[in-house]
Amino acid sequence: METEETRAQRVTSADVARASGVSRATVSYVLNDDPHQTIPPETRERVLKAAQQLGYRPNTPARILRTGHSPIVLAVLPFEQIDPNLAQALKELEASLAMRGFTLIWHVGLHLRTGKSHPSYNVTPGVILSYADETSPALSSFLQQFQAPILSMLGHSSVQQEVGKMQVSHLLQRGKRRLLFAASEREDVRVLTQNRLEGVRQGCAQWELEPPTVCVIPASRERARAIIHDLNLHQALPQGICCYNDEVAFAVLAALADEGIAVPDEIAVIGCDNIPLAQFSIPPLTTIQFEREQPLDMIVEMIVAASQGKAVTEMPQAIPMVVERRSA
Amino acid sequence: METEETRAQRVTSADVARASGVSRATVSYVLNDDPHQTIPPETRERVLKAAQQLGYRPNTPARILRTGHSPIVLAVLPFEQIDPNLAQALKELEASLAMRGFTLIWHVGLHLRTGKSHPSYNVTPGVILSYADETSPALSSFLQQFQAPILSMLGHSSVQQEVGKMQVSHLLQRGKRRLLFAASEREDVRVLTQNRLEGVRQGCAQWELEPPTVCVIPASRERARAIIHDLNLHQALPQGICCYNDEVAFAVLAALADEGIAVPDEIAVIGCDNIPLAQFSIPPLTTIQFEREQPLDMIVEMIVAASQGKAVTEMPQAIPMVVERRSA
DNA sequence: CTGAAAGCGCTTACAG
DNA sequence: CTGAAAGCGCTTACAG
Repeated sequence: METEETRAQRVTSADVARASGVSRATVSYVLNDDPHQTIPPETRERVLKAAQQLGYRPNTPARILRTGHSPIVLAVLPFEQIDPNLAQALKELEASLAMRGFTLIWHVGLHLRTGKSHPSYNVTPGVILSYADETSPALSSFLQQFQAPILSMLGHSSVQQEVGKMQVSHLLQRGKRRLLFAASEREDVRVLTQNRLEGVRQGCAQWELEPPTVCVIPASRERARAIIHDLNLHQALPQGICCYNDEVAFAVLAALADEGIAVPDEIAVIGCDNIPLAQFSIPPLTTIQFEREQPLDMIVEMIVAASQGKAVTEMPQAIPMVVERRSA
Repeated sequence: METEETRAQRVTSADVARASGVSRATVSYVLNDDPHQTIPPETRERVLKAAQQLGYRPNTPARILRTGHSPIVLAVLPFEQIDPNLAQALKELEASLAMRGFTLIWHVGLHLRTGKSHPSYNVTPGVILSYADETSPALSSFLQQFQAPILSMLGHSSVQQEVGKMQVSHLLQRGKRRLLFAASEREDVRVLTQNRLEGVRQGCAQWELEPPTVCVIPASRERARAIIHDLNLHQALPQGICCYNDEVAFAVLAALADEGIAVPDEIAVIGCDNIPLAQFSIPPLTTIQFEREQPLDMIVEMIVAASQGKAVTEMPQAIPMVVERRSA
């Protein structure tokens, strides 16, 4: 006994061909604007109208199977949390890619971090956008299974180091010379964290400050406070804290408030990412924001090129800029 | 002149068949554990090993084309921002679905809200998970094109109304009897906002409080403060503010701080969603959290059932619970 | 300029 | 128990 097949029968290119009195080949030529063919406007019109009326949508799996390449772009985001600004950028990228006939989809799988072998992934991307900050074996094997070009979107470590340097030099401009680096507990941003910390170290060296103290801020208010407390701040008060990102900065701000330490007078705090909530911290958070250096179109062109098998040299970099508010 | 085809040739089921000395049919039977066939263990073993050695992965488009159904589950999230807890829930769902052979992908397209006609979407889902809180024509036509079952994941409006009621009754327990509802500027959560507000109204009626004042909190610190200021709070101070969600609550907390109003003594504030940052507001945010009523497996079962064409009655509801911190 | 035909890689009745 | 064959819906040389 079969399940009743109630779903409407899909309309195929054969239906369109029949309705417009041409062959399936011609339908395909018209709908794909094949440059090798010269279709009389009258025929073209007829096919287009029939397709429209029947609500024809070409079957993607059939198309991918036949052409051997896929218009799907897979963004791989192996993070526990997703920065809202990154999400926004991806939405814009999706819209631009859509105008070129490509479809951007997100992969945010947990298995990328657990290291367990991945189950079969039932999507066939033609290009992969990797936002990973490090290449674990689990991630590599996941990405490689697709046999598609992999574009690394996170940019040079030098950009991340630049963030650290900018934090230091901003703090220094505010007269803060004894610095602390506040890292995140999160495992998924380890390399990013290391790069920003390295930038802070370089900044300190460059301006002849003492190397930064480093501490990890837990994702719990009580424990964050305890860490700040145990630093014995009254003994040798650091004057500025470079936070790995804005989430850590919120935790630091909370811990300092709980300890009764004034921001920015006693300790200045600077974050990174400029999340939408950053303006609502108490005091409002001074942070770093990434600006796109190149227009979105250029990134789209590179993705299209990669999908055509052309070697892509390097993705455009983002430029970090200070957003000054009250915390530093 | 053709682009050089450097990419390695894909290994197909024919390769596996050749390597293990059986037909493609047998390969398929073994790999799919076809219950209608009885394959001798020895043959089975041989096929499995060959597939393994060759690194064979069945071509998904071919499979979808042939079987006529797709193992892809499409989560449609027409929001400007994505609640981190929802993102987390989706990741868990993805992992569970993967164990059943389904692949969850996200669609977060901007076009869903602009109302512009959507470009062709090159993915063929077998089931759609809609997280939309209202059905615009743009969204409906986007969802309908797939001719796949659509599961509405946001639950009854009654659950959202329950949120509002819980906010009121928590505030009342704290002795706050004059209430304000703080809405978001965001267009994408209109219906959700209306439902939570309706709950607040019902709560006020039920406990014989005056109906809540309603105001919209802008996504800018200065303008948020101006709104709060213009309410002339010193004249008829509301005693509690029910916020649409935690983001709004952060803005409200900032505005109150800027106006020098003490939380929770003068005004208590309660949010909704319990985002990860909620514990780090000043003071820590009392809010509402959604707990899953049913185990994840049940949701997975319903999705699997829907993909097989079975009518799905209703998705399990989430249960709202108060998370008490210091702001109320 | 148009159509008949092959074939992408798979699954699945069907025959042996 | 196994294999030859058909066919999902499309695109694209190729012949006319």
